[in-house]
Amino acid sequence: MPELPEVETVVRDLRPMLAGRTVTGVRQSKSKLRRPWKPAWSADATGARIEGVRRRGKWILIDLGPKDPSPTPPPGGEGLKTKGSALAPPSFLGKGAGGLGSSPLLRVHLGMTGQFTVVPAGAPEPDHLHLVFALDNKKELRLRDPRRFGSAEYFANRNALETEMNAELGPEPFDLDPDYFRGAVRGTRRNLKALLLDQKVVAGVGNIYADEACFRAGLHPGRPGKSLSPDECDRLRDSIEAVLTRAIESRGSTIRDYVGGSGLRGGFQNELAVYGRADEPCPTCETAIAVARHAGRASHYCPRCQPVKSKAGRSKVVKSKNRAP
DNA sequence: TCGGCCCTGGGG
DNA sequence: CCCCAGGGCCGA
Repeated sequence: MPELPEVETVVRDLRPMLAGRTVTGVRQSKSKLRRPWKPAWSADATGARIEGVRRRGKWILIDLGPKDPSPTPPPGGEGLKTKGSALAPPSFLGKGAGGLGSSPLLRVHLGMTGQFTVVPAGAPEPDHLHLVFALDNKKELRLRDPRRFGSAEYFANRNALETEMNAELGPEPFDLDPDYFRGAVRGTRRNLKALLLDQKVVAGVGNIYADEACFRAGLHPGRPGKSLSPDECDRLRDSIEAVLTRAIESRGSTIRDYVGGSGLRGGFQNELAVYGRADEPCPTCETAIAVARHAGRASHYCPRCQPVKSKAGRSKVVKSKNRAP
C-alpha cells in the first residue's frame, strides 16, 4: 500500500496532531507484527513528548523527547520509574545529560496494509488493531495492519538509527543527483523495475510509482539499466520526481486499504496512467495496457509508448502496423 | 539475482 | 477453490 506519497501524506497528516503531545500510555494486541513491538518499549515510550514526525523512504519516524519534561523534575534525576513492567531497563546513550543529540524515536513501517491514524480516545476499535498510543489530549494514535507486514519499533538512540538507515537506504527521490542516478542505472544489467524497487537505489518508490514513472519516461520497465542512454536516465529521474510530486498532491493512491493519518483515502488512484489498468487504453495512444512480470512483481506498461527498443538488431520488432488512430 | 515466504482478504 | 495484492527479508 504505502509508497512514498502515501507515507508522506500520513506524516503530513500526523505532524500537527502529534507535535507537542505526550504519550500517556501504550497498549498492544496479541498478534505480532513482522517486527514485534517489545512490551518493554511501552514503558519506554510512556511519558515521552513527541517532538516531530518525519519520513525516510517508506519509514515513518516519530522523534521523542526525554521523558518527564514536566515543570517539576524530580531532584534525583532518575527518580521516575515506569509503571508496570520493569523488564528490560532502557539503556540510553547520553540521554538526558543536556541534549547530547541522542534522543529516542519510534520507527513505523506500514507494510502493505498498514494504517496509522489519530482518532478520539475510545473510538470503536476495528479488527487488526495492533498498537495504540494514548495521547494527552483524549486522542490516540493507532496502528492497524490486517496483513501484519508492517512494524513499529522503539529506538533509544536517534542518531545511531539514522546512521544505520542511511547505510541501507538510497537517496530520497527529490534529491537525486543526475550523475549518481545515471551511474546507478547504467552500471547494471538489472531491469528498470528492479532498480526502482530497490530502496538502496532510490528510497520510497514502490510498485505503483515504479510503473508510473517508467510510463512517464516512455521506458519499458524490463529494459536493462545499462541499455539506457544518459538522456533516458535523466528522463526517468525527472519522471520519478514528477509522479511522486503529483501523487503527494493527491494524497496518495488508495487501491484498497490505504488511508492517511486522519483516516481519509487518497485520490491519485484515479490518475494512474498504467498501474492496475491492464487491457485498458493507454492515456496517450489508446493501445491496451500490458502486464508483465519483473522482479517478481506485476509491471503495467504501454507496449507502444514504452517499446523494448531493440538496439542493434536483436529482440523483437515492435513496430509493425502503420498507425493506430 | 531471484524465488519463496511472511499474512489476511477479496475477487474470479 | 485458486490467484492476486501497495513491502521487505532470507536463503539458495
